[in-house]
Amino acid sequence: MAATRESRVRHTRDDVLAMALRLLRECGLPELSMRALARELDVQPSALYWHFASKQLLLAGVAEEILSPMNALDENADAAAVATVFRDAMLSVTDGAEVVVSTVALGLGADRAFERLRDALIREHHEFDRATSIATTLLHYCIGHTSHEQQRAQALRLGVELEDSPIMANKDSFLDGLHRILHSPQSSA
Amino acid sequence: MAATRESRVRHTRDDVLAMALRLLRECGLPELSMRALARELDVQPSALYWHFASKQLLLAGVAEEILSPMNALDENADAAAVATVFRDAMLSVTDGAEVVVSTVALGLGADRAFERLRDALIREHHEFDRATSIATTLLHYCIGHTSHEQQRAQALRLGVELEDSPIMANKDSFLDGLHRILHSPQSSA
DNA sequence: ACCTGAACACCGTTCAAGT
DNA sequence: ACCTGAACACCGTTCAAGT
Repeated sequence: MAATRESRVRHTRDDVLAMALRLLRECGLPELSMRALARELDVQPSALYWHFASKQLLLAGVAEEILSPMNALDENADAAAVATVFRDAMLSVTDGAEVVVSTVALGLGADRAFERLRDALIREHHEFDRATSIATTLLHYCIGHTSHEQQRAQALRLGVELEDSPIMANKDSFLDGLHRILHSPQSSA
Repeated sequence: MAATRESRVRHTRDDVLAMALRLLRECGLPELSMRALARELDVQPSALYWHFASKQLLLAGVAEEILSPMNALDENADAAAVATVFRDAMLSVTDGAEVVVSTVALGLGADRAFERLRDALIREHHEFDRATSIATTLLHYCIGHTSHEQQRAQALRLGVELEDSPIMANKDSFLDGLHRILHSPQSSA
């Protein structure tokens, strides 16, 4: 009866990544299982392991996709703009911050963001060591703030009843902390 | 043949929490499954649902345990000391930061840390709004930095080969960012 | 008040084998 | 180069029933 429909398509690494990102956007990280991803690609789960050695490495690929706006960044953007693009990129995908967090430690996701941040600071006439220090602080701040903000927003969307907390995490509080760090005085040592 | 060994013990909520913390310390978050926890307590997995409505709420309980040093804090501790205790508490347990991160958004874990931080800042003669703003920034920074640091340390311990990244996360870089935020000038708006 | 036993609907990963 | 099929060793959660 011959291959029905589009059944005999073969996929590239990028196809897999694109579908993973789609699943993430539409359903969130808990639904992004290797098995669900395989189902969506009309393939056996084991097929994914030809493209990625593990789920962790697949997620690292997804994190890079999420942070791809960091590549298309204006050369002259200032540090505040870079940080804002970083935050926006993570917020643009369901559980984006969590995916990025799970890969920073591997040195796979956030390095470009860090470099963009540091370069912007150097352009703003900070010396190298100071730019490095501020960029490091900024990066950790952005990740902490944004993951909090996104988790809270999504818990609300899922109807989880939250204790109301005095800790704010929205655009205003983000900018507030951002400027606080940017306007800190020289070195601390 | 009568109940063998100590088989007929019944557990309290605190017993379960204590064992969860032990499992976390010894094995890490991936090994802390409801089923493994039940096995360790010599109980059916379903028994845990008498004590906690879900794994998420169990982890919230674990997060509170992890952050309990925030309760025993010297009344006169300054903000830098409070932040350091916060970091140390998370670092003292395998995957501690990740557990805390997963519960901040629920308003269940980090609130006390925030209040301690804000109170310390008020004691240091900042007005309320400024203390709130700095404490919020600090909290997100501490969480971002510490989760990065811990993830990296543990990946190394597991022998995962890491790309070497320019982003530092150790005690020195923590203190550096900490002081940067603490010494930031007035409000930014 | 605390737990059992059985079931439901899932996971990530490996590996020989196929085309 | 890309995938199948089957298997292994797991998950969280529910629920009627027991003591």
